[in-house]
Amino acid sequence: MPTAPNPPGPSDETTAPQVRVLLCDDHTVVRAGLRALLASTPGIDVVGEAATGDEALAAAAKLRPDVVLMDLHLGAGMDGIEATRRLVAEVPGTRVLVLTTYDTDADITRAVEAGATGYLLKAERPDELFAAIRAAAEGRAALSAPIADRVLERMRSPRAALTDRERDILGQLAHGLGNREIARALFISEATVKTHLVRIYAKLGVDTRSGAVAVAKEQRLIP
Amino acid sequence: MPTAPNPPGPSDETTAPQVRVLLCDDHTVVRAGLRALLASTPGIDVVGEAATGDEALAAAAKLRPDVVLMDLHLGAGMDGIEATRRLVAEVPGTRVLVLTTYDTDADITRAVEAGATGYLLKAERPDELFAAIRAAAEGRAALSAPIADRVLERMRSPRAALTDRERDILGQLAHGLGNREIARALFISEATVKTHLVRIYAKLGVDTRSGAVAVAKEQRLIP
DNA sequence: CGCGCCATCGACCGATCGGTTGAACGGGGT
DNA sequence: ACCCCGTTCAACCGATCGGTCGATGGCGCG
Repeated sequence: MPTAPNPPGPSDETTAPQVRVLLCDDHTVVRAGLRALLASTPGIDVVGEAATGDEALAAAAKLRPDVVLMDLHLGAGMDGIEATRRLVAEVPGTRVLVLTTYDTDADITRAVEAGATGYLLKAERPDELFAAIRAAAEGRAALSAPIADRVLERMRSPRAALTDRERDILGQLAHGLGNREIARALFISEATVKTHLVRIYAKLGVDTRSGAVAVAKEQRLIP
Repeated sequence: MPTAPNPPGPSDETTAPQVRVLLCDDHTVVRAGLRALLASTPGIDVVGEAATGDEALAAAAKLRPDVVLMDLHLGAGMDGIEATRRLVAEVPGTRVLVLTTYDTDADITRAVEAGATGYLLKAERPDELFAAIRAAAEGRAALSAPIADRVLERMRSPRAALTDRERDILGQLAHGLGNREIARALFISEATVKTHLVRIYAKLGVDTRSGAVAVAKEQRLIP
């Protein structure tokens, strides 16, 4: 770390140099707004902008920011999830902080699975954002309160982790097939189908096939 | 077979060169049966077989058949609908003729939406199949009688014209509720719920609640 | 005023589902 | 080598669903 002539923060962490941030959002006005907001924030430096996933990858590779502020919806082309996945894979040392307007379970879990360090909503208070950026720069998880609630809820019922076979069953289920038909389609016995279904119910937090289909469609577990 | 290359015949079958057909069915015996059946049919040439959607895509890209005979249920992996969708998208000039044992409204409409040129049942008479293959090769629609009936029926009742109440029921259904719970939630009797469900099934072309949820989610009939 | 459509309810039946317990096998990881 | 996990299967039971009769009342429409 070179000598950092940063303004003396009233807080104790004078150690923090400058957090270098890359903005990624397809809306120009949003990027401009964030840039203005962060410009007046000591300790945070916006070093670049990107409007698409590809631009974000290129810019991150070149600029090596500490944190990428990533919107999930980037219009056409690569979405924020995919961009996040590739960023964490291809640009080590850079943390991705998802900043979006959507808070669906599906988006949150997919972002986390993609390797996002944090996730917060654009509706959050600015100082929440500042804190999250600093946290992300240090590799600490940064989830805003409503997001944290959902994540914890999700943790309580360890859903998601469907096995390949369970996904097969779910796929047939979404076609409205009965247990016997699913069994025949997958060349297994009806008993096995029922066994899988019970596990699927547990993982998805439901207790009926209709509920399973609904959750599966919602979380894009099924095409 | 005479390799007569006479292009413009007035109206005889001498005009038809040879219709090149690719079979796609996960059951080996079915493929063998079709191959044998079609081998003895003048004007039709089976140029390849595929047991899965992936195989069908690869084979079609290589062989460039005029018609792909596609079963809808291909066991695990990509189903016939998805395979059809990708075939019409990725292998231009090749027509997909769905040949299956199922005749549910959902399957038919999904197949047609996926771009199938025709749809007929395995229970059909062989000459129906021959005619359908030749029709498909020329790009003409080929629907066997029972299928045509259903399609017309569907056309008569234009959209999935669900009533408000039926949409209510569907919404509760998508939460995985049972009939009794739906009844309580909407302040009606269980019997009424069942009545609505029967109508919903008819309109959506399914016969199970899971199927109804799947179709409803697909067509965005419910949030 | 009929006529059709929608919504409501009741009763019945067989088929299917949801849930449980118990068991077996093979592959991966420590 | 051991154990966990995924996958497979069997048998059983009560609850629920799917399908089918039938019936009533309200509502708009020509």
